[in-house]
Amino acid sequence: MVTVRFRDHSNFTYKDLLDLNDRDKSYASPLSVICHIDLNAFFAQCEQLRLGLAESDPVVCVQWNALIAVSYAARDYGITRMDRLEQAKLKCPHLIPAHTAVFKKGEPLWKYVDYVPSPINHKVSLDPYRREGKKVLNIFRENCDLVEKASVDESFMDLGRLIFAKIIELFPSLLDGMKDRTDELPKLDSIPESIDYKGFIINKSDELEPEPAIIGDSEEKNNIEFLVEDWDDLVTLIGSMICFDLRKKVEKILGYKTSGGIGRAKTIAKLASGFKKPDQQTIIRNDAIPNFLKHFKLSDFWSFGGKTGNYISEQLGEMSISSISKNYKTPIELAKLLDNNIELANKIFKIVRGELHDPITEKEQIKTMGANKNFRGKSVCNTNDLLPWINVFIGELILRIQDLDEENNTTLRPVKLTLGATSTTGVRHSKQCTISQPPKDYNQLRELFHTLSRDLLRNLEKLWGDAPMYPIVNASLTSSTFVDLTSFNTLDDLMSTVQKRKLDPTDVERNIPSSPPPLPIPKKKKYTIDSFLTEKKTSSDQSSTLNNSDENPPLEETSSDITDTKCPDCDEFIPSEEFQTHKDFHLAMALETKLNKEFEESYGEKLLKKGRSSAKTSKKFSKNQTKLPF
DNA sequence: TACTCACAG
DNA sequence: GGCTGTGAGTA
Repeated sequence: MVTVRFRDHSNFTYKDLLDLNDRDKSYASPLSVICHIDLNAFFAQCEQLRLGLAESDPVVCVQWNALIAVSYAARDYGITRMDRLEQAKLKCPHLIPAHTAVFKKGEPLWKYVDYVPSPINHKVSLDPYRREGKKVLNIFRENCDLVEKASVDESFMDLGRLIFAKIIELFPSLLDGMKDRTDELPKLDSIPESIDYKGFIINKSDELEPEPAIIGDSEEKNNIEFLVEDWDDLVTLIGSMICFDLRKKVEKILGYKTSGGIGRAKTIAKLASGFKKPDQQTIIRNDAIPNFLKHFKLSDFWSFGGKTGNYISEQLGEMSISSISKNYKTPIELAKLLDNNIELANKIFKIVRGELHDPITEKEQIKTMGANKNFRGKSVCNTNDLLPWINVFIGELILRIQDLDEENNTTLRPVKLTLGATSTTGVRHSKQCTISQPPKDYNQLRELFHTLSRDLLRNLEKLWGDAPMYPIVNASLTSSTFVDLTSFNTLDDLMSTVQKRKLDPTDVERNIPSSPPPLPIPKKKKYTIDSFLTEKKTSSDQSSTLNNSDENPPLEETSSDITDTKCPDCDEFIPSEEFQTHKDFHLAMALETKLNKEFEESYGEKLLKKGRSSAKTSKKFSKNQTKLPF
């Protein structure tokens, strides 16, 4: 399958090879190999595995009546993401629609519900998919020292060090012959039989018709020979083996099917991974890049899908990739047609030649974390309608911050909080404030978010002036500028480092929780079924509001007598004597959700005998200094 | 710093 | 289409 027929003189030097072993240089080496791995119909796969279904079951992931992911089994019935649920059911009567997890209005925790949720009093939670995506990412990080998460379901990897290690293992004496780094790499007569490519090769002059996807078609190669004429072919070949290995690890440990792309640059790898789906990978040899690219449009490249892409094709006229690279010999020629935007011209010039060699960068730190919801009709037409949703937002943010901490073993806290809303008239405003002393304690943070967001809301409402703000069609709460409190022991530490700016005195005052109220939802504690039952029994026995609140929290109707206390979790006004009972209800809810989650997780693990639990990658990534094999 | 826009998946 | 995220641009 692999034919070795080396040129007399290699186009590459020892330096090119050695650079692969350097995280900062490998992407720029002419021998660099990047792979891109994409989880196919990810949300649908998550639901399929969560529900213990087979790959052949026609699962779709549903949000209200829309399909947000269609499994490949469902695609066989002609179902696409454009279909509404009803249309999809007509196409496939035994369709399995799985709705996303949801937050109920006023509640701070998401869960999977056993009824069809309505957008009027629910908010979709994509948290389960983020968590699964993170597990996949961790597998990549454990096996590759340079991973760039491109989105929840796709990553780029720089395979330089892995390939370098493999080459040294195969040819231990390779570097002995080196006198100077600029020396030409030696000729190879043969390579060990154990080395064989994985995936579909794109060659110099193939007809490239991606064959239709076949479920269960896991044949991972087209039966053609891989011609190794120089070192770039060999590194690509080894890259395909590594990419395959990474993908199979994900499948074995977590159960997810992926597609992969292997190529010299990110743009090439990305287009390659989309070429054959699902559960396939595509190899782009360097000499095949022009042939591969001619089947794409400029708008197929990342960042050219929208307005800039339109602008470019307006200026240049609709043109294929190959004709752009043929017609314009220099970036200057291109820039002339692009309002002298030389930067853009340069980028296009490189992209059409497959020569845009951007580095793989680890997204060091989260920048923003937001929660938002679109409202239908006039379901939110005053402050009281909005408050329960803000509580949902807060609950969601706190949960995610908690996850973030557990995941990275850090204490990341946002220093900014932004509340935004769009009114029916299409006018959008937002208001943000600074959190000068973000507490480590989640309950205190929750309380702080409550006070701050209410302040923000008051200020936000003013921004509309005389124009009516309500009803609104969207609201969002975003936290940003995360700082790691782990290293700060005192407030002074934090203040001196984070807040060099002058502080608004009212800000400072606001940010100290007036009286940190002990919230009933406890933090990390092991719950037993017994304690769960006891808690729940107590609350249901005593609380008359429990049954009401379960499906339809009587939020607005509740009287707001001054003697009543507003529950910070759901904004209901609760008579003081009932307050503790009411709190217990929330506690029970929290426990129930937690238990559901734990059950689901361990159940899922059992389903996949190979042990999904091993993805609980406790191994910590030391931020920027991964140990290299050499 | 506060806010908007464009883009992606 | 609904939802979440990032980065650039603008006063």
